[in-house]
Amino acid sequence: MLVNRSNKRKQPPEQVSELTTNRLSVYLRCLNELDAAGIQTISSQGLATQFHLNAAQIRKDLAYFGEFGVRGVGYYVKELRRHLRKILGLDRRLRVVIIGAGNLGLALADYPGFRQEGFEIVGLFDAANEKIGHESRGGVPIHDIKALRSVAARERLDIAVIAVPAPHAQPVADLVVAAGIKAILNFSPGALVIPEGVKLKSVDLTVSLESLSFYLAQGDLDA
Amino acid sequence: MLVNRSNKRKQPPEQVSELTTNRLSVYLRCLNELDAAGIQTISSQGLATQFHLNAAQIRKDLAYFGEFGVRGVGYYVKELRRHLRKILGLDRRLRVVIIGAGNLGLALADYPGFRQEGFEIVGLFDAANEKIGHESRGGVPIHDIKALRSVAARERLDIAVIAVPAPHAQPVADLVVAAGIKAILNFSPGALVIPEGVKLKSVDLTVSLESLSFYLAQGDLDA
DNA sequence: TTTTGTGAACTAGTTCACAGCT
DNA sequence: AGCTGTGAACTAGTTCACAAAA
Repeated sequence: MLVNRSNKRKQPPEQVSELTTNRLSVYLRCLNELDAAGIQTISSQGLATQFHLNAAQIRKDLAYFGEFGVRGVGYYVKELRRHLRKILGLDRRLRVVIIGAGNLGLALADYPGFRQEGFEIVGLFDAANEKIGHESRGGVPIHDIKALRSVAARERLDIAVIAVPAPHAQPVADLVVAAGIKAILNFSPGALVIPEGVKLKSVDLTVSLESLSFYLAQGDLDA
Repeated sequence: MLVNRSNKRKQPPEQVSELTTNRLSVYLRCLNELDAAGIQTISSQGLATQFHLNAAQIRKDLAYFGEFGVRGVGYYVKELRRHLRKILGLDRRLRVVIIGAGNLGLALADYPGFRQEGFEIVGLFDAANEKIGHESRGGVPIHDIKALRSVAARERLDIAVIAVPAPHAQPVADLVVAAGIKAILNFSPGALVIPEGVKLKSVDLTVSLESLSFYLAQGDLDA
């Protein structure tokens, strides 16, 4: 490393893999724990053994964004934590809407992990008249899905979580895209078609369970 | 392929990647749709274009388990569907328990996608006295977590879904393992330590959201 | 001495391209 | 002619191993 001086972000990372960004989030969580425990400095090896990660990978992932470490010492916990929050875009409050006020949508709206990490659940959106105007147990208001566009025009909405039944997922995704939201976390089964420039991440519960089922089925063969 | 005659499963797949098993589940869903639509036969290319997949990959994934296709024709939808259900271990009803009767656990217990795909939600387990004895809206009974072991001894439990707050996740996982359950779907944030021979799959909502946040943060740099 | 940052080596996963079957 | 099954080529991701820094 010659050009890039320490602690400066490198040139815009042309294409960071999803696996890497997921790990960055994991590292941040580890650092939060260490910080809470009053640990001031940690080596990649220390992180690796404590949290079951690979030291070389940690170093490579971090080095990609700058020189955050000190040779012979490791990383300063608070400092690295700050860097990671910046890299992950968590230095501002991200505004999240949840589409679908069914069981899952309501549960996600009140999920404590989100607020904790600095996400702001702005509102729930649903098409069912009997739900509109009410709110989740935790107090997140339920709006008419038809209002999504105007809400998005009025206030910044960063991420949409889609938690509607499968047949509605694609039309809802289209609404979300039309509202100008650039990131989607999808819990509906099946693939969504999304234009370039919008980031989609899917959590497919059926696929997860069936993958476990495969493992069980294979295990039984050998037994 | 010389030794292995058509439609026979090949020798026990020594180590199938998770990516592959996830895709098998996706293929199954596609075939369900095609079958429901009355389609009798489909080529890998047809599947690929219709569901945004890669034809070569579909063929390779499937060929790993047997010769299910017919050259010049493609795959018979019903037949391949049956094969995939068998491979994924869905030819028997899998019995699932959910640990944690909070918002998320209750939502998962009533999630229609699971029952639909042949999973049986046997029960919810929680430590809170005021919840024990009640049931989810959909009628899944809530038991004392202390009863997990005896229930597991009495009846077969295939998969445990962990949906408890982070600090309880590891102790709960230990209970699940002690009860002899061999597959875990974990929704709690953070890593779980699990012995060899137990399959763990994690869905980390915070990581998912933060990964989206990263994308947004990067996008803003270029804009 | 300790530990980073990183090229090189390795491993895993995907896609190509085509022989061979129907 | 059409499409599978599969080696070969390629691409992505991980781990090693070590020079350079503190």
